[in-house]
Amino acid sequence: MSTETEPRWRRLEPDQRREQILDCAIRLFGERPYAEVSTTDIAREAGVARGLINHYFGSKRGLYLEVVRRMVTVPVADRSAVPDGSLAERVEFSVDWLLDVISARGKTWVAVLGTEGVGNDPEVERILAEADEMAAENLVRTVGMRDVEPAGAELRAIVRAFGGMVKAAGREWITHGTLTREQVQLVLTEQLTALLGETFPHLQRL
Amino acid sequence: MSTETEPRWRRLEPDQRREQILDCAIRLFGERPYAEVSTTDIAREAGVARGLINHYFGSKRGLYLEVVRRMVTVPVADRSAVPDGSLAERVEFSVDWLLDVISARGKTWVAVLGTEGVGNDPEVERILAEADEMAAENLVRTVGMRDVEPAGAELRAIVRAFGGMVKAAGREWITHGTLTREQVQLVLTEQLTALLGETFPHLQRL
DNA sequence: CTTGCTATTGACAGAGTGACAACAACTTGT
DNA sequence: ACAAGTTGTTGTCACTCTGTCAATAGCAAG
Repeated sequence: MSTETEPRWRRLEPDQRREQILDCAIRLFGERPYAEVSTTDIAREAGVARGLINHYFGSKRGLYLEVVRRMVTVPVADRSAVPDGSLAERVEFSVDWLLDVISARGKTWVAVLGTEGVGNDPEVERILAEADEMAAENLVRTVGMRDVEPAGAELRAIVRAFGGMVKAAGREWITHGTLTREQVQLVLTEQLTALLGETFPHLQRL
Repeated sequence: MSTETEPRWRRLEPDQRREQILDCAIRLFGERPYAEVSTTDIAREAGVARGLINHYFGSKRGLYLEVVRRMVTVPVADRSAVPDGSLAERVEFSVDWLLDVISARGKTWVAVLGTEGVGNDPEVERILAEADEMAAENLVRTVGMRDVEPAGAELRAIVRAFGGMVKAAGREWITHGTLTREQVQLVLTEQLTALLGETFPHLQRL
């Protein structure tokens, strides 16, 4: 008789299992709203016992926060290819790179950041705020305006505000198809150029 | 002995009861995220039996959608006071009016629209999209550019994108306090002026 | 006071979540 | 090769929350 000791389940490294569950959670949370996704669904999707989710993430909410954190984290720009030209040129490059990032994440990004729900959630708020801050900081550096130290706070603030338009424009492009990439590129480039080149100096005199 | 026939509960008109429950729901959903608010909480807040919520709104989700719809609906601008001056003047007026609206709703507005959660929710998406569309349409008319019919779709699209910056800037102002109203006013005015006066014509040639 | 309408309640069944002790896959030492 | 230890994983239990529905009670009309 065969001594096939086929194990009923495989024992993975904690990090691997964590990633696997996280992947499934990202997929499901991207498809329907929070309350419509049960931990049972996620567990089934991952081929795992439901309790394991609590073991790794504490609670459903904990898992959700991890998903949010993972999704909103924007990769850091590779500044080695940034041109040394005028402000307009560097802005154009930065915007192009931003659109590449959005394009790469595509539907997932939109599915995730597209919906603004109702409900004050301090923790989610915090994660989002940090991501926006990093993105803004990153953009400012890429454009090469890091030297304007004294008014750095205000600069980053208006860049974060600009980030709101980036998201909205991205949605128009990706989900609604009401604007082409070229159009979004043009709009964001001109707007950011005006913002940094014209409006920002005006702001400092206020 | 007192024949006080003190009624245990009052019988209200359906519309009144609906409003009352909706008010409480708005308050609670504004304080904590969806999953943290139970229908029991809402019922207790309204001094009402839990089942009544289902009677009026069908489900917890139904009530939530009503709350969202109520909160994101922006009042229509009173165009009787719009100046007839240059584009810049009309834009300035419109932005000022927008900031008045934001200021009036203040914390509630921010608490409600501030958090962008994760989770694709078609119904919420639809409500938000409609609200954005109305706001954009309203803004376009107030600024007096309703005559550019042929490219109306693109115009509204970029104005909606601009709406993203309005929200983000409003958050910087109201919640984070990183920008003053005057600064927000300046930024949005210049950006919108450039968007409508410069970028939009460029866009049409694309 | 009685009757009828219906807004409102209270209880019940089903589903989902978190905690925890027992189990089994894998590793290490002999 | 085997035994013992480690710990990733499971399955169950108690609790909370939601939606349904028949029964109740406030209120107006006759």
